[in-house]
Amino acid sequence: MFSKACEYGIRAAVYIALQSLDGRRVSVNEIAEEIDSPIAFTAKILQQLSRNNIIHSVKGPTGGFQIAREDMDAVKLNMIVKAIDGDKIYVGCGLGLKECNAQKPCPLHDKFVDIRTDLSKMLKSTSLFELATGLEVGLTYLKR
Amino acid sequence: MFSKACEYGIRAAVYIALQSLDGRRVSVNEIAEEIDSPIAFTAKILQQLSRNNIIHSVKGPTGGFQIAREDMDAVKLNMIVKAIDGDKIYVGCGLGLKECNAQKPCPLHDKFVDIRTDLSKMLKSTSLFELATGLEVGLTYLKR
DNA sequence: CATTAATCGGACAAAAATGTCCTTTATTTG
DNA sequence: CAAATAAAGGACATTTTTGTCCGATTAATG
Repeated sequence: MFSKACEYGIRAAVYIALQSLDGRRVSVNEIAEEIDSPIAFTAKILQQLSRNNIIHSVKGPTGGFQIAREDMDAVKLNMIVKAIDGDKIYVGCGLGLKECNAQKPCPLHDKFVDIRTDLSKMLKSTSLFELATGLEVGLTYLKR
Repeated sequence: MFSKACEYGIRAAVYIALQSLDGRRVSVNEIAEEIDSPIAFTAKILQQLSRNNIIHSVKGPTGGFQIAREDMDAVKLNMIVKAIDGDKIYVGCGLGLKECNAQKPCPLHDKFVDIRTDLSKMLKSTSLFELATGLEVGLTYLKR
């Protein structure tokens, strides 16, 4: 469904949000440790998220990554997915046809559109804050 | 969503079914031409489908691939997906966690399960025959 | 102002997915 | 039985994704 990069990206963003709720800024090393991901690869992904203004980065000692409380509400999952995987999840034919649309649909078109609409709605309506608070109260987990 | 191999596999299977409805047995070359896919790669995928008894192959002159009318009803999309991509679409965490389940869910678990259940239902309930007949009456397309 | 701690960014490496080529095997047909 | 045809299968090539390494840049702190 999502690429590895995107999986790490979402997990990292949720972890950063969780720590930001406590006013903590976190380093790549800590993030990779806590979400169980490869450090250098995670760093690349965080750069992407930072360039897309999804998370905020600070260089130098005491630096790291953080997310402002308001941004946790504004940032929805679809923004993270788009920043990392592009829009291939939302666009394009389920069977790989170049020109597949309502006028000239592939055999799976309608059924596929239904599924993808649901997925799209879910990603557009799920905020980082929502995911971070689930973690905070111990309902969900990020590791293993 | 699906791998390229799986996309080609589904398209090929639907095309074989369509031709089998007319009693025609088709070669890899014709299939690849008609579904616009790389020939040799398509041949590999057809081998997989054949080994999994999803399509029937016949060697030698006048040989090729075909699907019996009864099998078009019996073969559902999920069988093709499973034969080619395995069960990674059905199993495993949306965020890539190794142990993610109702007891120890990732932050996206519930929402992800919903989407995947829908996808799974769709694949399990869609037969090759259904897709082939849509093609036959000119409602859908397999190329471009 | 030197040291240190952190991200940034580019080059490289490894693994997986996609795709090609060529030989072997089975089968039909003249 | 020989020739031709088509799938089967193995080895190899290319591309994409995943992952690593290291020097450059930025900023805090003694």
